[in-house]
Amino acid sequence: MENQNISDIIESYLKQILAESQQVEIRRAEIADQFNVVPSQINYVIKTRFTIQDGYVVQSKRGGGGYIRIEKVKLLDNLDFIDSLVSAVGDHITRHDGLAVVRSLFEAGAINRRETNIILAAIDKDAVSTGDRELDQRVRAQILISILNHLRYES
Amino acid sequence: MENQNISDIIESYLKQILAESQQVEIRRAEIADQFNVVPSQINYVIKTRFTIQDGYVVQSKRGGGGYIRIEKVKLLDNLDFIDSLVSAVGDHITRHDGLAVVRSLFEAGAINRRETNIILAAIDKDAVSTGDRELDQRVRAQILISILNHLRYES
DNA sequence: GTCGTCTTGACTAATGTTGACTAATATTAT
DNA sequence: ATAATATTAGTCAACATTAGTCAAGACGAC
Repeated sequence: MENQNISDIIESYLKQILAESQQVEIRRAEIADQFNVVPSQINYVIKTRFTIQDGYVVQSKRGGGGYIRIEKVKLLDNLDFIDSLVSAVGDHITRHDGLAVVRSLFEAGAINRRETNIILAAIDKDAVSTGDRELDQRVRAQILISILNHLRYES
Repeated sequence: MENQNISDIIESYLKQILAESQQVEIRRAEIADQFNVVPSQINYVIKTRFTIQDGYVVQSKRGGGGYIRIEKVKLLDNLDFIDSLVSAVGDHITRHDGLAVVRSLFEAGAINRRETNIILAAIDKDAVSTGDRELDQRVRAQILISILNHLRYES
């Protein structure tokens, strides 16, 4: 808490705006300047913290009047929600991205807090550890897809 | 008292903070420096003295602004039951026996119907498929133990 | 001396930061 | 219209900054 890195701070700033607004539109250089970082760091923040697994869609335009727009997507409105998560998972997925998928399920109301924690335990690093990094990610994806397919039936 | 080794001293230091706070967040290198030990000794202290059996959950992050956070959790009163299931699972388990473990949890009231089905999806044959039958069973065991450990405390 | 625990450090992994270069779009000059 | 220039954002690789793993050796209780 005391020693947050600058990426976390920028993330918080943007999410604070998104808490009250459906979307946020920035000029990259302006935000970079505001937080005293190089412009490409904004791309890093967006790439690591505003993915589709997190429930965000990002659009941008270059040139004069350029912008980056981050939009929070309403997952519940989407009847293909589970399908979209299945494709987001793919055939292998990192712990970080897996966490984002489970969080999306929770925020969409598809699972409750307890269920969230159980699933996170199931895809935890130690749980899917096989001795082969690549295989770990494949197993994690399989577990998530198995659960997603189950949830498709339930609801 | 006089004969404490450095690991014990570090343990006491952290537990003293935890006596007044729900959690403690440290920078590994900082604590290592403070007690004049190599950083990996902090991992040793945590691994041997802040386990889930002791009622602690540990989270960490690497990179700039990294940290190690130790959280004190409220253990539930089903610990002996969980322990017995953990040893029943062992280091590898078949789908059939895994099913029996999950059923025990359900019948004991530790998990509800929905949670049962999520866990079954997670340890399903397809979910833990690695191409190696023996490894499948090891992964299934790891997943179950990870979940069992999460059922030890309130989250 | 043996066994279990503790200590150490080399190596690994994850995450964050920076800047040079590239690409797209808009604006201005001809 | 077209070309040149300006103004944005994107990519990528090098480097920086943290924590994790593992195995060898030291230490201590018996």
